[in-house]
Amino acid sequence: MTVRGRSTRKATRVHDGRRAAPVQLVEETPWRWRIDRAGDMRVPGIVFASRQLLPTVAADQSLQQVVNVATLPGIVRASYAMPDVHWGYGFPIGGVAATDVADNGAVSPGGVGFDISCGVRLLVTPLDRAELGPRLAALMDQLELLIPKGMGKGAVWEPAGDAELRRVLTEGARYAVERGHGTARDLERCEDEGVLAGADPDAVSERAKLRGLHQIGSLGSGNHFLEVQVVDRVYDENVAVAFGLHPGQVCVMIHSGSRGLGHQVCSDHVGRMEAAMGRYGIHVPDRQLACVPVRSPEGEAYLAAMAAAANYGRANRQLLGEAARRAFARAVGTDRLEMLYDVSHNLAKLETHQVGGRPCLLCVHRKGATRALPPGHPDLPPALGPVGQPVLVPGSMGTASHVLAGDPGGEAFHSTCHGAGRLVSRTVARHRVSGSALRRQLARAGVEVRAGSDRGLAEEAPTSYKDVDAVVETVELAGLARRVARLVPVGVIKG
DNA sequence: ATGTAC
Repeated sequence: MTVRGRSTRKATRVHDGRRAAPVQLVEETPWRWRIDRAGDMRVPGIVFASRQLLPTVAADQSLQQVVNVATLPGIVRASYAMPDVHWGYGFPIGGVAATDVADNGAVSPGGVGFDISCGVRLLVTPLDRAELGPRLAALMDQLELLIPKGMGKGAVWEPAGDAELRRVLTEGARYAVERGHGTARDLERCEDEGVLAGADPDAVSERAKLRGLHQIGSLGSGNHFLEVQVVDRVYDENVAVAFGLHPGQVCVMIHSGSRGLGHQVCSDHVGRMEAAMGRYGIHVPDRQLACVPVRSPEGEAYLAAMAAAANYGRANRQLLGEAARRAFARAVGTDRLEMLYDVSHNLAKLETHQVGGRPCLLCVHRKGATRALPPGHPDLPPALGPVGQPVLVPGSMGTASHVLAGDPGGEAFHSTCHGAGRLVSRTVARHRVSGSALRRQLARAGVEVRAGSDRGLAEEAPTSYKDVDAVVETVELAGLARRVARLVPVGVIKG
């Protein structure tokens, strides 16, 4: 008997847990919708989206997933969805959910996703587009040469063995810098200064470590990319100046994650939690929401392994940024690429937030959602304190990307969107769009594309994504973050 | 996202 074509989703559809309530949306404002508590929901759902961006319940299960997440043990305030929300594993991508650690709050790998600590890094150059001139093609050639991309192996740097890999897992980007790959200033501009605390390499399986040994400093595939971009528009002059951004400036955006290692960590711990969940009396409406209390052996083990994978992802982006500097040095004669910021959009973090007027330790799941600290937050480096955290929002291939800043309003535990948000599945996109035609179209538009596969290109066609400009406009209207600058690509490296 | 199933 063949099992070809049997998707994971189908395999997990039948489940005997909590019953999901149907999705009933109440329009609160033109950019905010509420799903009232019903059935086993412990909190309401809040969806930040314009009518245009709202997923259709018929075509996309993400709003049902918002409802399902609202049943998680210990969840507080609301199950949130950002304007780029779409269907994911268990949780929607573009989902934010926080659980109260002291109230048996749960942690769920599905609330982080398979690509643990996937995120974005933006480096700014001293060059304007005009100064780069015709050297762009040579620069893209160097970037293609120095940046491993696509599925499987290939790395900028390999650890000497298990002992050194363990240091990557515990010390992240800081270890990369200690080994000479970058500067102290780079770390200052990383979320958590490049190191997520609480990592334990022993919570990471041998198999996961084996997969990670040869991928540090690699892009991967899918929506991951390295782009040479130009600042196309500034929305907030004061914040743009503080961020070191001005119109016409050349920047480098890197979008990558924890590769095979993070994927394996997620798989390992989902399996372990599925087996353990019953012992804690936890029932969920979808098996993909497997979770255990944060304060349980399985919960602590997941968070320790997740932090290790996050550190791997941070080291990965640090090495990719260094490779970009080398490419600029060779092709353009400067390696002065200064970090604006590096931030994850797939992570669960223990953070203290005000809940019901009291400070409360929460496990904040951000899956396809970016942390967005407001001005004055103590975790910001001094230079960014007055303006807030840079939020990096990559658009779909060939379209704009955005830089935002955290807003004091930000009600979703200081979180915002993470990208354009997929509209059409990879499979459907593949049948709709020709990769080679897309390649020609981008070339005609003046974008230098260095892509690994036509199939990958087809899957990432911008017509398969929402309009990122509309997504960030909604984010701003909803008071989640403020727009600072819009960047457009002139060169794309993709798996 | 991912040695696109082990």
